[in-house]
Amino acid sequence: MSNDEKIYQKILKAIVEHQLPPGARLPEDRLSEAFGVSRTGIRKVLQRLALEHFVVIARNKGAQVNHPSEDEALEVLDSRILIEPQLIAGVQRSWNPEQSERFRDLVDEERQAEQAGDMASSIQATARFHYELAQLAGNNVLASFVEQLCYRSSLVIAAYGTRSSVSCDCGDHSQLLDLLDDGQPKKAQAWMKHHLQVIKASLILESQEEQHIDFQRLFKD
Amino acid sequence: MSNDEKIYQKILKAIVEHQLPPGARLPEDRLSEAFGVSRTGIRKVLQRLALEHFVVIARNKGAQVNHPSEDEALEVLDSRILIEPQLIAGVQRSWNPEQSERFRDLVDEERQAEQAGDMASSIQATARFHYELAQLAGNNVLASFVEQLCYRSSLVIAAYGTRSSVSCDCGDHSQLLDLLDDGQPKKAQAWMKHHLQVIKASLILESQEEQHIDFQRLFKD
DNA sequence: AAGGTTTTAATTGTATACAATTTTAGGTGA
DNA sequence: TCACCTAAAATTGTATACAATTAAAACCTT
Repeated sequence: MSNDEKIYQKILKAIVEHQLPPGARLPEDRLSEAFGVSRTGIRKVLQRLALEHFVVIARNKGAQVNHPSEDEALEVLDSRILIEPQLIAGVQRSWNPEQSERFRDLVDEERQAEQAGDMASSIQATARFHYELAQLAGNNVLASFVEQLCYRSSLVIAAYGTRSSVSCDCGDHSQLLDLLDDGQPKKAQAWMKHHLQVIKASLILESQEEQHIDFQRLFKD
Repeated sequence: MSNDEKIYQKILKAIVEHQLPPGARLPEDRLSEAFGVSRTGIRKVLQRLALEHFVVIARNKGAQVNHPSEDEALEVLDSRILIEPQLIAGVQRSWNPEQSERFRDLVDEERQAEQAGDMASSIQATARFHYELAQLAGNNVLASFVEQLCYRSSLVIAAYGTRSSVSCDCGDHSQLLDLLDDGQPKKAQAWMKHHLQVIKASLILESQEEQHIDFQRLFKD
């Protein structure tokens, strides 16, 4: 993996796990120190994050973690509600015992992270579950769009989520696997739609305060 | 509009209208000469185009116009088939005489461009029709995804399209407007799905040869 | 002390310089 | 002539320098 990609992944992770909360500023100097590369490389990463709506760049003012508006938050979830259930049919077609096992493992990961109280890992695992499921449908264009939406959802939850919506109610995911194992795509599709609607409904709409971040320490490893 | 944005628009236009055909190389030097800015600005634009899949950047080898694989071509159209018909319900909700008139104008533009044999303008107008329609549904996240898919479709058509698929069969678009005027969202939705399926079916799968491009001349204005 | 103005510092925007890599061209021997 | 190797040119990757802009601080003035 390229060096840029590593930096991108680390910053994205920090945002999605809201170690870098919505609204946090991302000065190029600090980041270039923290990662040991020049501003050139940092700018490249920041611009990518901006195109993917994880940060917002204002001319001559720099980047800060996007604080999604209420509209944006709802639109992200609505987009998932429109797309993901429709992918289930394709998932069912390529479903087999190995897939089932693979996804059971993912659910276990979620469950462990949740029980350990590690919200960060929990969020990541949940997003990965949805993304890898989307991949199974066989359309890479849609899958990568779903991937982006999953990560944006993590940001939305960081801004508007409740404790329960973070974990996406882990038991739920294994229910979906049961339905796929039983070969019931209609029910699986309905389940997925309902699942996402529950997450959307669990959002509450209030903002939160700023805080200081030690970039050197956050990215020390 | 920022200077970067202008450059981005111009290069994207040239790609979508396949003045820059799939596979064409985009050396940073030539572009920076042509646009009168340093390579820094050009690289920024190229990286954006790469994230949007309009160009492909290979490490130490630079950018070239993406030549979508057959799989990618089909996936782009399938994505639109999955999304765009579902937006019609929302379009119908916000439909009114002013909207109707606005879109009639767009169809006229398409028709004129087509009759003038101006394939470039025709492609642009068609993409705009679909994009602006998507915007009416009121979900900006999905609308901007549809926008990207429309432009990617233009690239797909440049690579695999027939003469007829370029124009997207202009008469068709006014049929959709008629259905919306009559308040028949179900039929309009079915029509949209069929319309996109026709475009997908019209793709033929064969490549095409390279050619020399004079960047100075192409972007002289 | 409050408000506003000027000065200073911090931050981003853009161009350029140099290193690393790839591509092309040229040449040598079989 | 062809393959192969070497040298030159072209191209991209990254860091740095300086200009432009914005944010912060200091300094009056009332």
